[in-house]
Amino acid sequence: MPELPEVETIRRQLHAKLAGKTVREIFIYKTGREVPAGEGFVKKVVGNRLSGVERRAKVLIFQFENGEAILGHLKMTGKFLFVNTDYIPGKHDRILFVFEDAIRVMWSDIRQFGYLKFVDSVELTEVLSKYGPEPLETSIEELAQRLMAPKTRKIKTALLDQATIAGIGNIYADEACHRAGIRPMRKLSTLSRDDRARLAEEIVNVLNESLAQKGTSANDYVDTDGSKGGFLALLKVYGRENQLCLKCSTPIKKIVQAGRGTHYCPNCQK
DNA sequence: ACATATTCCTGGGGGC
DNA sequence: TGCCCCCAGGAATATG
Repeated sequence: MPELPEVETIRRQLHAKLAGKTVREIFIYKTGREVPAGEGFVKKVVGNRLSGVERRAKVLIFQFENGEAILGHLKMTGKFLFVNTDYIPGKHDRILFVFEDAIRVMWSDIRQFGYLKFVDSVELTEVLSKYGPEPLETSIEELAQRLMAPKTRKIKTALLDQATIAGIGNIYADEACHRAGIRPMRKLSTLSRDDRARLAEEIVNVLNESLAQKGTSANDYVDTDGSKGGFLALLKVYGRENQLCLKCSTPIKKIVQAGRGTHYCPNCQK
């Protein structure tokens, strides 16, 4: 499940190779739901020069110098992979971008929840305006403030809401709550000032630590070279149902909340 | 103003 | 070996 650390890892790798490069050719192998089809997309993109690859929340922004952009959302199984000229497209490969200097990037997606979307500068601003603050570019105080309202919401629901704080998904919501010693099903209104500050701090900590490991490969996530992230082994609750809590040796519980598997320690998370 | 359910989709794992 | 069923879930949407 690509969340902020995974998407940022991919962004950095894409940016390093693609900044300043012009799109020369596009090969579409498979179109479908939420995937741009046909000549319109190709015409708009080919010949356009990328100023760089940026990120907002879990959205990758292939920013062109003229203000236009391609938005890319990986959802669960989307991948951007650098490939060689002899690469043979597989059944899940969808769109190949060929840049100058023969740099080739494949957009691939098993489950087809992800999307690429071409936008002009106006649409770009509109789409990006709906996201809350970036946790790694915002003070703990302000993040803690975001966890105040609306008070009647459940903590996990608020953490998953991209308009409250951007970039957190199921894995890091559970992990941040465990680190902070807070049950994810509690209401925001029950959090003390200290609780909010601690939770905000642990959100930042877990995202930074995962980023340092190039993310978590719990299921399908790989970076642009097809390599897995190293943070899976460092998870404390996610995917550890019935295994012992690493703080207090109590078995980790898993429930369904907000439609997601939610993992927590019934002893050390209050 | 909050909740939950449904929808999209495929591969992988458990049960038999 | 091979079914069948369930599960993983981001986020938009519908409904309570």
